[in-house]
Amino acid sequence: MPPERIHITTAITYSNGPPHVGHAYEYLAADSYARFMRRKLGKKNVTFVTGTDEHGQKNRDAAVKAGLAPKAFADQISAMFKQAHAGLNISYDYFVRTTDPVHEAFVQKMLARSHTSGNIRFREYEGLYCVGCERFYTEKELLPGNLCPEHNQKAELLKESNYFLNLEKYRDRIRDQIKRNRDFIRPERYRNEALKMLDEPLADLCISRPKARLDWGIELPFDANYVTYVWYDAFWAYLSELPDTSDDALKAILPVTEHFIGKDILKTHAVYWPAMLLAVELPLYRSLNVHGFLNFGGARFSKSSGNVADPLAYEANPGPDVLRYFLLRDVVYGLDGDFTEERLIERYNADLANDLGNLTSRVLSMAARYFDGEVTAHPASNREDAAICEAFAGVAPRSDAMLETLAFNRALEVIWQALDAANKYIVATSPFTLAKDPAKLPRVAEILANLLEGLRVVADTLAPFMPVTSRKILDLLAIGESIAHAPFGQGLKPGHHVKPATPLFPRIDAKRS
RNA sequence: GGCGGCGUAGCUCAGUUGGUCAGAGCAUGCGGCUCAUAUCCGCAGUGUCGUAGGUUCGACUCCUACCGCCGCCA
Repeated sequence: MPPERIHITTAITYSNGPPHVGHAYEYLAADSYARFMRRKLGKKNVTFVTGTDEHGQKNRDAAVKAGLAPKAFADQISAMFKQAHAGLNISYDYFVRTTDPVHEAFVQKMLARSHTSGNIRFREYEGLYCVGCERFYTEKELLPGNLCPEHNQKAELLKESNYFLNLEKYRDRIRDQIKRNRDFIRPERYRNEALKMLDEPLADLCISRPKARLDWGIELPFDANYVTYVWYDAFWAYLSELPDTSDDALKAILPVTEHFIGKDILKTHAVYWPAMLLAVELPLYRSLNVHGFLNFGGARFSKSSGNVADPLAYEANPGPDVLRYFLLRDVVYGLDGDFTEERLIERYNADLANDLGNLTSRVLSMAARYFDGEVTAHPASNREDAAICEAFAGVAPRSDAMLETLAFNRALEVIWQALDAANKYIVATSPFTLAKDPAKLPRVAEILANLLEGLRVVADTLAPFMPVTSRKILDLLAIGESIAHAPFGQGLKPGHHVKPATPLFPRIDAKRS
């Protein structure tokens, strides 16, 4: 039973470089889900947060490398991501930067709360420290001879005092939550992995960094010599800039919060984040929706090999919604996917140009040619029409059911099955043949009424996945918001006028590359 | 090293609790239609369902071992 209200988040991007298709994938999945939920629960009942994670060692290092102050560098990166969100039509409500004063104040509030409730301990710590990495390693992580795997230089024994969050205290509660609730972490493979992480006792989580070592972070409210660890900082971005961050509001929003994250940050979200919440006596989130990685032509993406595509380029050409369609249709949520331009173009031609675009075109053309664009009949239900009416009527509920379980690909498949049924229906009823006999025009009108009404339902169901295209089709059908969501058969009425066809997705010549 | 996942037509993958499950889409070939973006419809395939055993009247579906790829934890 879905809640009446929902809060959706993407990971708060920690990046020292520009956005690529891998980032875009997460935004697009979360965005489609958010749009879907808005349609279902109403705009007011959905909030959607994204943003950039700007503190920490790596960001500071990248800034130094770029010859900029950390904040100036963060401004640059953050602006790039914000621009990417806009270009990809990501419908977020809040874009949180972890350097925003509101966020910083919120984090300090939570730190203070954990501290006063006795869940944060200060103690001396001795470990093997790599000066190059500026971080501690466990012996197991190091190469023989205590060599750092990154720098191949010897890690030194270093003594440092830090603040620690007791994770072990919460291990049982977190594990119980995962066990009790099948949807807490999904898909199931990640749920299993998370459970395994909680089988063994957990070491304390270090949540501070001495300013002497790293000063690019949020100062601990109870010790001015320290800043907080970047992860502790970042999680709170999911909540920090909501309009109401009172305890009551947080207690209401967390149980309806759905996080979209990549599999690389499963542990932090399945173990650390719940412990952080429990340490301030807040409830846990509703579910963690874990997606896989995107490969590029079979190879893992890497900045150095230059196979990281710029997602915004695809919005310009082949056009808006195409990257969204491809990623959501071709990748199974939770599994790794493969991105290549060849596959993108294959999908574009086969699904968007041939199926969706051409069907829209042929239906609108007939409507224009035979009836001047006027709908002159109600959707009919002759024996011949029963199957198609059923197909159209079933699109939305069947697609929605798939989306509930994050099966974006299956949801789109359902829509395309309806397109397929429509093409078969046209051949079976041959309105273009009937139209040659004036006596049969009333029947042609019925057929077209069914098809136009079907297109409307398809366009509406498609809206979360392809918002721009959906709007374009609805515009061609001259459909306003008010009747866009009506069930099949209750939208277009006789007397309604639709517009002439225009190609939505011109075919791409395969030879061009 | 421990645990887990995957290996099904050229490609991407579906295959619920073992018995029309050997399938879909794309790509390919042939035929048809003409409203439509050389689009649409129909037909045609190819597969030792990773390998070798086992359980069963019967296994892609369960068990064992092995091979290959991957992930998580060590």
